[in-house]
Amino acid sequence: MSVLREKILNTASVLFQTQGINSTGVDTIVAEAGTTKMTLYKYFNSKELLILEVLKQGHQDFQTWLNDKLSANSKVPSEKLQKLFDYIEEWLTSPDFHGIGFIKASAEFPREDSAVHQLSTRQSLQFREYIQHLATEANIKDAEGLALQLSLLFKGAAQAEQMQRGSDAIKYAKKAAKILIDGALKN
Amino acid sequence: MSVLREKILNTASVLFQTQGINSTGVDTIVAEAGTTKMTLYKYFNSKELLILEVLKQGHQDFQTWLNDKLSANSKVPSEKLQKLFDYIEEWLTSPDFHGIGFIKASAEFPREDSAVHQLSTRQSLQFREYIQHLATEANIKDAEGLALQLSLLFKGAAQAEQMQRGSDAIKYAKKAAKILIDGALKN
DNA sequence: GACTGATTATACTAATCGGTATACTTATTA
DNA sequence: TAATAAGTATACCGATTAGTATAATCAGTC
Repeated sequence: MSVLREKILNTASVLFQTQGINSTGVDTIVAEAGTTKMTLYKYFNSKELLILEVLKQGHQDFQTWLNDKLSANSKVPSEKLQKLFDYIEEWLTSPDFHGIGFIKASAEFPREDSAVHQLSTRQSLQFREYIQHLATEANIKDAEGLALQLSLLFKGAAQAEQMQRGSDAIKYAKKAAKILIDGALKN
Repeated sequence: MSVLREKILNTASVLFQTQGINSTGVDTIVAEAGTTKMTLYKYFNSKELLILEVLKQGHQDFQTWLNDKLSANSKVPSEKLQKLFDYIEEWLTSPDFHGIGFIKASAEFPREDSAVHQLSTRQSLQFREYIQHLATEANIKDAEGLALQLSLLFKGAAQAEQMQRGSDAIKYAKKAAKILIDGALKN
């Protein structure tokens, strides 16, 4: 893949998160990326397609990073579940964290017929299903329910961190997650 | 207060939630409200001030509604805490619910020096402090921690409902809240 | 009936937006 | 050296944006 395409993608990702998607113009992106609009529109046919690509890459980066971490450092399935929020904390508090894409995108594109909104919803669901998969492997009875609850805590923590960086939200999200997971493992 | 001013305020509130704040132009608001830009700018000196007023009214509406419900239907302090998510569910699932303002506003105005972002953060904090007040009155030891956790669940549920109306998120948020509250009441 | 204040109607500005057209400059390669 | 492809530079388009100026219209009140 072209190095310029990636440069544009990364630049847009940062700008979207720090300034907002709708508030970031195409001219700003190309200026920051050190290229021109002609090149941007060669790789992305429209701003909407660029947004979709940014979302896809961001979500995939997060999912593979998380999955790699969990797979490398856990032996039994239940361990993955218990360490889940440790890595979520690591991700949310990392200095180059700029927010969870699909959370902000769904706020900026509330209309359900919007392609951006639809992709956001799909990614949110996909993340929940990943947690549900972990819960199922850990032999948890109501895996769907626990996954939904952990997903809520994750969204809440990400939202809190997005509002105010360095808040205690993640710490308490971890504690709450531990209570819910331990309770579910006993049944 | 002028009836026209309120009409503009309510119209803007609905449009902001359904179409997004930045995506809603002033012309659209006045057309939908059945008035003109001259009148709008007579009551609100700028679009930013209108946004701030919409946020203020929305937050106050929610806070007073919730507080009234809790005060009217609870006898002992701990009962308020236990019924909290019942009313949150009622609010989130009501047909004229259009999202929690400060959650979406903070996503559309991510810059910390933005007045809208700052107000959103303040309102989020204020809501958390309200829950903390309930927890303190119920003699809960780590009232701050519980309030933060319940606040996370609330944000997560609101965010989920905003992504996809009629999701099961609130049901499971209630269950999670009950577990956390019951656990905190025992200590 | 004349005055007053609130509201409307309409036209306008200056800036910004996403997107395109055209011409020029590189670097690679055959 | 000629040809091809990638990228740059720049100017432009039509639409939309927030906000303003001006004149007309309406209601009620003295």
